[in-house]
Amino acid sequence: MLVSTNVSYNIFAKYIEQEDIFNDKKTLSSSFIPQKISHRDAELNQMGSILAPALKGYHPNNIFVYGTCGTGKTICTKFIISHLQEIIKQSGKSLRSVYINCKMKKVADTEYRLFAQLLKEMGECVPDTGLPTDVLYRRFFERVDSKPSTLIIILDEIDALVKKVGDDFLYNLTRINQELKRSHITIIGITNDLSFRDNLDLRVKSSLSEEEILFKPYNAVQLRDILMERADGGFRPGVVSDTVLGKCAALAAQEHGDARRALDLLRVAGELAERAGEPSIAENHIDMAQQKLDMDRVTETVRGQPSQSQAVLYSIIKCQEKADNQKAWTDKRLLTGDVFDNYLAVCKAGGMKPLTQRRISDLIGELDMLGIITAKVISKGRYGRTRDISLAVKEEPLAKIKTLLQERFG
DNA sequence: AGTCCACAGGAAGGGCAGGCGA
DNA sequence: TCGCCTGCCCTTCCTGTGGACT
Repeated sequence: MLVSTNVSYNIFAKYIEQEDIFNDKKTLSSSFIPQKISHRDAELNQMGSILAPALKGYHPNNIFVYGTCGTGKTICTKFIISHLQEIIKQSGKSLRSVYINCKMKKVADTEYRLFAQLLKEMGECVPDTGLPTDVLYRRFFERVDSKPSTLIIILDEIDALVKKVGDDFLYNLTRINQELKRSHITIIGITNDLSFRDNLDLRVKSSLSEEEILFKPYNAVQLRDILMERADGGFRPGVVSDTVLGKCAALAAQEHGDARRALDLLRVAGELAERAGEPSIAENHIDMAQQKLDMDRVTETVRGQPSQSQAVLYSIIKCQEKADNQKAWTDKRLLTGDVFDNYLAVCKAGGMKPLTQRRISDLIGELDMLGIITAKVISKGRYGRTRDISLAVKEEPLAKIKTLLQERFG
């Protein structure tokens, strides 16, 4: 007992004595909403002007917000809604808002779950399955119309939901709006897909009557400004140098001006510096943070996959190794057939019941969507049409994934 | 120009688990 | 308890595809 106390003391002693380099860590989180949002004045003004009719109790138009990852779409939307709510509250009127991330599995990836989630966010108790969808529609309608107000529904990653369940729910939401007597609904759809609107049904497009706002990627200078503001609140003075901020900004600017990535880099670099007992962040901490972020993203994604997907990925890794080692293998391309044959062997060795080739084809597509592999449809002439498959992860995360999968199937 | 291959990918439906209401 | 509803994962069946080969 005494020994264990001594060990605990030895382990944690240096951390107790060590000076904290963070001031307020949540400031460095990408979900933190700051008092001021830099380099997005035009977009905020545009959004504000579209939503302004809500101040007088009128129905604002629906909005579609476009832009690549980390361009500030979500944060600006939340920022403007919270300000609008504050002003409306002062005037004694009511404005409700619901934020839903449609990409979250088991949250809003089906029409049923979307309406269940909307009702839950509005304080209703709804089971995860079991009720007919039209019952949910009716409950939602009654809830919205229970008191005179404006309801703003923010659907983040709306393209993911439309891709999965179609655009009927958008049409239904606009139809509900026409039947409401005391309230109205405004939809704000946020998407990375610039061609999202083009793929909507004509009937949906005309019923939406929406306005569009485009968020352009940040450049390195703008990212540096954003990081500087966040670092001011997030770290103690003297912890972050201009060089470090510049490097973070430059790396994130290479990744399509992704502010989320820039913040993650800075935060993780801070954590690594703190763990190493350093009083400030050095450039090598940024490099290490970049590696760690890549590694964590990939391994966590793989870990979260169902076992059949993992088996397919393991088969791809094995096939790739075989292709790399065999000199006689002149065409080093991995095809769906090769992967499926290897997958059958993996299943046999692991005592798993194999799925059909049709299903494996879908799983390969899903792994491609996750960015773990790339699978391009090619035609080999009279030798058929197939997919050219290759691994899309770097060496270090790949080694970690391989170890992980070997423990499971090896 | 027609044939052929090895799939891709859409559609339909089966089986299962789970919730609700009578 | 039972019937009805849902989502999810999967199979089966089918048509379509694009470029090498004949």
